[in-house]
Amino acid sequence: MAEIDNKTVEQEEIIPKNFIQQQIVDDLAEGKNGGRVHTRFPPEPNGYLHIGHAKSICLNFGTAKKFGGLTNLRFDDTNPAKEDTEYVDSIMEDVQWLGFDWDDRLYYASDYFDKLYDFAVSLIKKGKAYVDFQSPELISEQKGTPTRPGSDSPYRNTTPEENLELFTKMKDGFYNDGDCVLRAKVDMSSPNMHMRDPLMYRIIKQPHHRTEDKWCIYPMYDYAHGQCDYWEGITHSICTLEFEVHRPLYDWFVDQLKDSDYRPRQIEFSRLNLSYTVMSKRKLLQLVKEGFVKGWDDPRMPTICGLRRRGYTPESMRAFSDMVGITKVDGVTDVAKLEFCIREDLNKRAQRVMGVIDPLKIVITNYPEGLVEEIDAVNNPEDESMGKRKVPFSRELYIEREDFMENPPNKFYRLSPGREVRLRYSYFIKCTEAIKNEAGEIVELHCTYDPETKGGNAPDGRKVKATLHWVAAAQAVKAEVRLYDRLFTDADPLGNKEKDFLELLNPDSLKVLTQCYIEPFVKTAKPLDGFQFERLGYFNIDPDTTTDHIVFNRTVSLKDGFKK
RNA sequence: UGUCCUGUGGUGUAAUUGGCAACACGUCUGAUUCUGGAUCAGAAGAGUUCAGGUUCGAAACCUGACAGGACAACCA
Repeated sequence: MAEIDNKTVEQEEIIPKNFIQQQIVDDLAEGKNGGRVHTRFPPEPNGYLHIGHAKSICLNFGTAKKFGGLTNLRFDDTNPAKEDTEYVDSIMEDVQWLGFDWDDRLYYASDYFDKLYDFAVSLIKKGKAYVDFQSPELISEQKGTPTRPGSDSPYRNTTPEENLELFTKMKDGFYNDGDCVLRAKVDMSSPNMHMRDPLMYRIIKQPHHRTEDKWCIYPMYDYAHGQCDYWEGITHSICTLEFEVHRPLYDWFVDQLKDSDYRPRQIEFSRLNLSYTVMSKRKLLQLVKEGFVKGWDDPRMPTICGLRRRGYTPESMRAFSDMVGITKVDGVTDVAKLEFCIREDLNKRAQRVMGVIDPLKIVITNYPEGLVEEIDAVNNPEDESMGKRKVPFSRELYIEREDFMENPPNKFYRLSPGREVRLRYSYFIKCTEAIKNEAGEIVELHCTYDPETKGGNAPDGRKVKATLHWVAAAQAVKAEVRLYDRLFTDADPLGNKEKDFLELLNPDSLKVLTQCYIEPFVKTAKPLDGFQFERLGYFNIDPDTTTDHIVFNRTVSLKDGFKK
């Protein structure tokens, strides 16, 4: 094992936040691993990271940091048939964006291909591994089932000398894909399927994204992972629950390898499930490949890049990770928690702006034609230091169509005929007439304003029940706004026994509005800049934006207290 | 008819290791407000899957059920 110089920490001062940290505290108390804590985040570069990975990243980097330890980034690239540098790049970008740093500790499982090969040779020499020429079907048949023990392969007792020769030929490309594999000799009658002479190496004659054509045999996950942990000096190898049954095998290989008291320890926790979405890389890949979404970074996707494009901040995602906690219980977390986290974060930080996404034109009939006033508006009521800006006001404005009702029900206290409301930061207005087209649809409102209410308050002290957002028709910036809703109509799309998850896709998950008007302030905004559109929600600039076409994504709506 | 893991308000977690089940999200009131946002105050909602047992005392320990999940890829 390499010398690692991370510092030890007094465990007394640390209060464990979950069962993993508790185990680390216990390990430290027992003096294990010389007091070191070293974790790793080990993605396979075969897809984009999603919010479940974000939870794991926060856990691994966060826990190590808490104990004064280190975290490695290690790409688990043992299968060239599935992996690609495109994914390597995106993964590094996402980890960094989330706010974590592996410093100079960037590794690949492929860094260890030579060492793994040598270790395999040593196992063969000890009679603990053999080359098996049976077909995959036969090997699978011999493995038995979880309830029925397996039986030995006829190749199980080949001599080490012969195995060595065969394995060398495997490595040298003498055989083709599927001809043979190297298996560990463990226990064909173990109740644990993974112990029934697991495969260590298989032949894949495909170039690898890093080792290119140096190898035609590649180690299996079970044969590679624990050894990589060992060589990197990992103390706590944190993974998800489905690897729980692999742990005896993980330990078996480490036992064959270790030459000191140090040993990495695998600890499993339950993966994150989020309501109204899917979190499997395979399913997400399918959504992308089959065009159900526009790409890995479609703002409806639970991928880190999708959420980033949607307007989520790293802070909000870390807060969310913290909030859901770490256990071994597998459940479904309500997306409402994620939405809470982004609202809470953006409420404190987002620049306020007024934007009308479903415009209804109003004319202030008693307001001078041609006059444009510059109205003071607060940039963020939660943060004085963000200052103020000017918003143009004139005779023709847009308000939100849903802020007017001709025949309002009891609890509706926005604009209606004869009723007075406030236009935010500017004046009180009263609706005098609703103009309709031949179809009877309201196309325009005529209103009057009270010049005495400039700034938003009446000198006579009279009150209004509602304050509406608005934009000046002539000065507003026209924009496209994309509204997102949950990707699936079912909270647990994979839990539905009758329907395939694709049938449960929400047909209204994307709504594109093209006739939106936003106050001129947003003109200079850059892609991914976020705003609160007052009374509507948080929106950010989509990278599809061009100089003459501005596109917003709705990150999340504001909580709406108005219920019909 | 195997092995392993997991069962605490609607949801996610906690209960300093055996001492009155707590917190957050969500929901619902009310106050306040130039965002029906935010903020503030409050409420409802579990007696810890069930049945036994140990104990002065059990969510926790033991036994047995029941329920859910994982494992039979030359995937990770």
